[in-house]
Amino acid sequence: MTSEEKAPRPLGDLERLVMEQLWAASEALTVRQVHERVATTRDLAYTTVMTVLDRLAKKELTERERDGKAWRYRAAAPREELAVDLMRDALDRAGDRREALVRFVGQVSDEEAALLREALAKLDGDTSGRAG
Amino acid sequence: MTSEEKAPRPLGDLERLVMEQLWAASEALTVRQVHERVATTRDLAYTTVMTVLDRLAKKELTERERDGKAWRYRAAAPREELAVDLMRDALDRAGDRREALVRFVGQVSDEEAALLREALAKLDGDTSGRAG
DNA sequence: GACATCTACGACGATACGTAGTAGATCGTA
DNA sequence: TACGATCTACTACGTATCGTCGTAGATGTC
Repeated sequence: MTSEEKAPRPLGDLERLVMEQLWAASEALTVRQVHERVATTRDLAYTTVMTVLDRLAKKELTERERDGKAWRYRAAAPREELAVDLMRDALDRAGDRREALVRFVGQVSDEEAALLREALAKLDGDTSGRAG
Repeated sequence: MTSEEKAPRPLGDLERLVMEQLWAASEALTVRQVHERVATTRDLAYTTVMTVLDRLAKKELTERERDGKAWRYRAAAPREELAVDLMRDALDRAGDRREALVRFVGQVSDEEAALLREALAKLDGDTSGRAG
């Protein structure tokens, strides 16, 4: 049995839009604040935003703290971390990891290849723990 | 507007199980053949397998060709390609690609890091076209 | 106390997916 | 030729997720 973890469902469109507000904000936002920002693009009811935020919290993609009678939401993890989780998950489901990585590297842009080399270079001398 | 392609939905569990049979097979398989293989693990109706195969074909994850009155299905792309598509998609949705790649590289196992280096090395001297 | 603001909870439609039944074409064979 | 096996096509139903809100009720402000 090859590790059968639960695949992280990709976000729906509205969920993503809401998460983007949180990621873009430097502070935790109230439902109203998120609604205001989202409203510049889409005409949504206040409660719709509230529901989405609530569902995201249940999925532990956001965290919330009380602020008076309102909640303030913040992203539970940076956007890039969520992306990496999805990348890992995809890689884990690939049959041949070597093959997958070769394909991946073969598809990235020159710029991304450079970033990868850079990141790999950083690993040298960096002896912090990594999974084996 | 950052390129808003349709996110490739991850496969459902049964869909994945079926795809695995196709990926594992050297030849295109009939519904019956897939059913036989899957039946060693799960008790499913023949038509269930047929439906799944049909849906996968509509999603263009499988291709089919006539063989007498039956269809033969084969995976439209190798397993690793599907994985890479998902990785690309995840990376594209990351805010800061550099940050995402750094995190990604920081999370892979030593073995995977080695594979990445290897794959990147192959890019040198390989002047085949890549996206910019 | 009247009004604004928030949350909690429920709801409904759409879509994806797991799961399967039935009808009807086709093919081999007694 | 009529029979049974095999296949596809089409339909269907239950559950889960997500987009989208509405209503009820608590609380805070003048």
